Amino acid sequence: MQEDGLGLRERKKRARRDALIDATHELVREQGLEQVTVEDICDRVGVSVRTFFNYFDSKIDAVFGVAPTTFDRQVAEVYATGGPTGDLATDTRTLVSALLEFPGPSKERVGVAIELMKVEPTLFSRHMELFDAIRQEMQSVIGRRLDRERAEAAARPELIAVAVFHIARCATTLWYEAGSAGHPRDYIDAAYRDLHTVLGPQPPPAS
Amino acid sequence: MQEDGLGLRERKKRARRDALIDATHELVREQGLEQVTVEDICDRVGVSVRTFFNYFDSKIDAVFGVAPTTFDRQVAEVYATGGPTGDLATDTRTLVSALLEFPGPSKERVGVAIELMKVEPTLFSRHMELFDAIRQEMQSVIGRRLDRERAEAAARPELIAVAVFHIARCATTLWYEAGSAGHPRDYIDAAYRDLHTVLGPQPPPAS
DNA sequence: GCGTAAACTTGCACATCGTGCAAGAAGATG
DNA sequence: CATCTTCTTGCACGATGTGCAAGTTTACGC
Repeated sequence: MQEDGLGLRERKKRARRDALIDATHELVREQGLEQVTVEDICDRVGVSVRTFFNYFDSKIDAVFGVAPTTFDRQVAEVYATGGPTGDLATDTRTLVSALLEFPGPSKERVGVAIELMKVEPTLFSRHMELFDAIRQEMQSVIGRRLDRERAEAAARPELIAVAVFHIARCATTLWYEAGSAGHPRDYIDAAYRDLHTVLGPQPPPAS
Repeated sequence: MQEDGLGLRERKKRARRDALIDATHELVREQGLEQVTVEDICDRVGVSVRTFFNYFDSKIDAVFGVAPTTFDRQVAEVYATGGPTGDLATDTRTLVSALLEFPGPSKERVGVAIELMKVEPTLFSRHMELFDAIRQEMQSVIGRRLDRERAEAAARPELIAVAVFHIARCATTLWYEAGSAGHPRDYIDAAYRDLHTVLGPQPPPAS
């Protein structure tokens, strides 16, 4: 056993995983996303393609450097039961924070992903794909709260979950563009303001 | 030459394309999206897999019944040059309308897609994928307008384009859930209201 | 109606991504 | 050190998607 109680195995796994992500980033930068094959990536790191898929579910997972992720169960449970404040918008904002607080890729890795997304537009929807599992969980949580509150609109859970994702994403981008100081959650207000600017005033109630 | 000036060729192409879409829908309903192969679809219609890909870029395109699409060039140009009203939020709303006005799948096909998305959650991000091309065009248009107005936020074009997409999507869902009478654009206000409910009041200006 | 050209289908080969399986190799443990 | 556990790897294969060219089906002009 060594530093942090990690055995040689675990240390090697982490290093290999990092190497695969780094190689993916280099190659995508050099050649473009569609031109880079999984085999290319593995050649550069010196592992087999079969091993690559032991680490990542897909090639795109390596681009984003994803680790299994979800969001805070406790936050979710509080939200589903009408908390923490009882105000939907305010409480939804805690979902945004929760998403941003959850351990994810490092600062550097986030920066790389953001830069790659600028030159590889298709990565945008791929990012949404990564969000699919969390979105479904989140929609379930949101649905429970809305059922409890007997809200009527069926589209709502999806819209809320999507808004959470995009606000979180926007906040992260703003944070990165501002130099990566502090934390993405510091930019949630700015993301909300951006969205309000786009939306304008609320339409009058339905007749 | 026959009805509508369409030759036998064109009529057969349309029928074949419709048949492929219908077969895709049936099979996905019966077996689930991931279980249905392109070969299954082609077997049901009686064409080769190679032909399938003459009609659709991907299997998912057949699920959504997509046709090449974009949005109104004239609307885009007006928006990019600061119009039609000069107010960003109001003008962005014309983008939503433009997206909903553009010829797309039939009413029935939209309904099928919405229903399939309920049982196949992964279709959500696939829908985003289909939006990728339009989104890039739209972001370009939005970027031109913002440059013209010297707006600072770099994330804005993407956020606006995404908001347009989701508002349009929400309006369509609300329209469908309300029985498909009228037109999805009749539900834009409702979609905006939903989003406002989620967002709550605008945060104070940055200090 | 016929000959020719254009458009389309299809078979084939192949690339790439992703998955299951099992043998062999590398750590961990007592 | 022996044994067990974990992981890598090679292999085979399925599914999606792409290029190419032969064969078939329409369209067109005479």
